[in-house]
Amino acid sequence: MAEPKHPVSTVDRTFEIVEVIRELDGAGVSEIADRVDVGKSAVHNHLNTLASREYVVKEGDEYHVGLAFLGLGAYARQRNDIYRVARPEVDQLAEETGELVNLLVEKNGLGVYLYRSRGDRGVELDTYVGKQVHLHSTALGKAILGYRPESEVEAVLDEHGMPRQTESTTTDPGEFFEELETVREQGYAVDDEERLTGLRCIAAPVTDDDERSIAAISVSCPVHRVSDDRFFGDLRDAVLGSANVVELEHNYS
Amino acid sequence: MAEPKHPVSTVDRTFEIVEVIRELDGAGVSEIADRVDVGKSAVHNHLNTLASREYVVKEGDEYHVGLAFLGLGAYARQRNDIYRVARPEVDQLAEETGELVNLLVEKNGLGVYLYRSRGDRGVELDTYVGKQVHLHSTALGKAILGYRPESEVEAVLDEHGMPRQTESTTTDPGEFFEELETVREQGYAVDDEERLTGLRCIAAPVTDDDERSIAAISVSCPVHRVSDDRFFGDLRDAVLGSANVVELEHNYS
DNA sequence: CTTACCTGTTCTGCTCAGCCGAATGGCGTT
DNA sequence: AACGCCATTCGGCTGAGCAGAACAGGTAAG
Repeated sequence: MAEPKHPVSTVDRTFEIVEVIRELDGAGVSEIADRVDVGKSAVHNHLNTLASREYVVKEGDEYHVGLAFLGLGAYARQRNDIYRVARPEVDQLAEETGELVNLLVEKNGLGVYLYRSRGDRGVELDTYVGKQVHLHSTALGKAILGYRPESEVEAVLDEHGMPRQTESTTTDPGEFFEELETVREQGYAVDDEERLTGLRCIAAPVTDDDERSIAAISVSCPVHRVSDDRFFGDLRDAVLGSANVVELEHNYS
Repeated sequence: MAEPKHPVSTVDRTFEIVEVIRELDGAGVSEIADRVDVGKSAVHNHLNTLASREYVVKEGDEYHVGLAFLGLGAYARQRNDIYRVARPEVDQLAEETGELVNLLVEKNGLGVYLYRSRGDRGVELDTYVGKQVHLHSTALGKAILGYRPESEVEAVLDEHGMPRQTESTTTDPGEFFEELETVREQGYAVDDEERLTGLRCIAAPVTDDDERSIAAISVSCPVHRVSDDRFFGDLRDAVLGSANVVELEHNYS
């Protein structure tokens, strides 16, 4: 659903306001009014309406995103089958490897992080649960697209493009399709500093009965700390194992 | 913020729609229109506007709460200091005790669950992260109110009342203040089937430098499975210990 | 202390956004 | 084939939400 036939502009404005607050990490009425390009009074009315339901909270004279969204967000995630079965597995994988483990699903051609679990040495990243990312520049995304029909991959690339993130990002569709071929052959996907310099990830898809991907699980670690031996050895096996467990539990229960 | 001076009714309607979808666990246009008391076309316009931003998703001909809320919700929680320091401690407590462990904060006179962790024997409950509850009928709420000035407790009771939840719920303010006195003496609060029949909880407050509560941690378990010995022994000590750790980490780091 | 300049908030009147109701179209069921 | 039950579209009317200006409170500078 890209463009509704009869959009309710007030709804758009409301969420623009909330999203601006998040981007600015808290903001006042005037600041928001500038960004959203509506008058202060309108912004004020919106904020107070939102505040009455705790969707935003006023702290001093800054407005912040409220915890009411937490209820809806947690509910939306909980409804997700994959999340329910994958979560314990992701936790265990993080504990075993000590690294950062991620669970990603695809929504409208973009990846959405559903869950993350950090082992005791796991890196801190710019990603967070709920964040949307392009699929072409992460191991997770490649694992997902590798197990989708070619036509669908093309549609995704058409819609969202292949923006360059680092020097190593693949930005050529032809090359990308070759990579996906490799992913299918190997059963896993790798991202070597393609989204973030200094970070490499290895990801495995979770597929349904028809070999269509429904999610992906990855381990992320700093390049300087992990040898190829461990990366393509223990880590690879662990990720593949976990994805397989999730797959089985999801499809046969 | 109870009643804004100039409410934006479209905003209210939008969130009413989303909340109805959650209550019904997915719903169609007509179904929602009945509940919210607006025409089908209006509901339709709202839904499609929301869907264009992934705040709702259309599955077949049912609309569901979308994962876009997850980003905002997770962000709102992450901003919360208490959450950041308490989370690992809550996880550990759940693992040690095997029971359900909860983290609650107060927002506008109501309790909001910030986090929950279920041990291997932990009960399933009607609570979920983000849910709001009255403070007078839970161990968590009593732990929080016990470490707030009397005037504030009165304000909370005035605003939200003391609705009865079970036979054991305290509904008399005088009696309630005596209970809070006991909480302060003991340093922990107990809920013996006051919110839910068959469930008992024990909670400890997390306070700031001025002995003012900022959150509470509890362990919940079925009455039939836990002896008084364990409840007022190991469980009590574990909860108090965890709350204390969180308190120290929060105040001195 | 005064002045100036930020904020957030209130108020009023105008305009167009959003609503209702009716019509349309798509599916399944009888 | 004809009905019933949906979601969706459309047009025309009405009041909701907007801009802009005025007000209030707080802070910094003169």
